[in-house]
Amino acid sequence: MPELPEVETLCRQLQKVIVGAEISKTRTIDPKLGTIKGLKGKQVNAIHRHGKALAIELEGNCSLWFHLRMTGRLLWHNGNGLLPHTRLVISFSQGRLLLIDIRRFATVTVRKQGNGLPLGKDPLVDFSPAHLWDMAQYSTLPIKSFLMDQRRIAGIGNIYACEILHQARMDPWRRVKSLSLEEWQGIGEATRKVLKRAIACRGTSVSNWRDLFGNKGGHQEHLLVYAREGAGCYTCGGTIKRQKLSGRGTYFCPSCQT
DNA sequence: CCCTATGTTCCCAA
DNA sequence: CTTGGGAACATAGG
Repeated sequence: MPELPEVETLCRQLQKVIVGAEISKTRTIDPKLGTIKGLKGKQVNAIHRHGKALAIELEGNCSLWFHLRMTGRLLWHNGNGLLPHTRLVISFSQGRLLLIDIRRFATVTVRKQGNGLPLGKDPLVDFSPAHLWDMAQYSTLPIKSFLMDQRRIAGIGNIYACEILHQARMDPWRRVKSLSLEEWQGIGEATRKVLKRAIACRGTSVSNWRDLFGNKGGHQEHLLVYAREGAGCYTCGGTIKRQKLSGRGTYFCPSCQT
């Protein structure tokens, strides 16, 4: 599930733990990840995030990009032995970084610096209502699908799309072409509010999300609509519904999201 | 046992 | 170029 707030949580925690450290060994356990080599002896210069993608920047203009997809986790581990579903181990002198992934969708890529990822703007860096209004004129998509399109905006997934649209009191099926500039400004404010609150809580642990140290996040206690089907809406008292939109479970309040 | 669900994205067809 | 549907995979629950 890791969406922007969860990846940001990992990014901040990794900065404290491995920046300045040197990779002593890597071990790829799941061959599906491909070949990961040439990292031994390299020092970690920085950790970056773009949308849901996370990069460990190494010396020599080299970076290691992770995408955790559905069930990928990064865990800082001091003990020996492997936990179930461990797919990759990166060893440092003071501990080991484990990539754990039940469903094996996560990807790891070694990249030489240069061409960036084919992603839209990160909404915490730049959420320009005017630019989004402009892009929306050429799209037939419903707002929820538009927010989740990573080439347009990078980092919003199913949980936070539902939460943002409730915060903005907008119907997830509303066509983006019909949104006014003011409505885009409202979406921008709701996006920042929801994502920042989730980051402050270190993510949403509705399922198996854990942070770098194996701890649950706290944002599941603050969810407005996600996973609340049949419960009462905090905004208007209506009943939260769940319906499919482009194949994804979509939680919303039909009485106050219009 | 079978069917559906799950936080994501890629690939392909229309 | 854009969009919708199925696939990639593992596990849980009805």
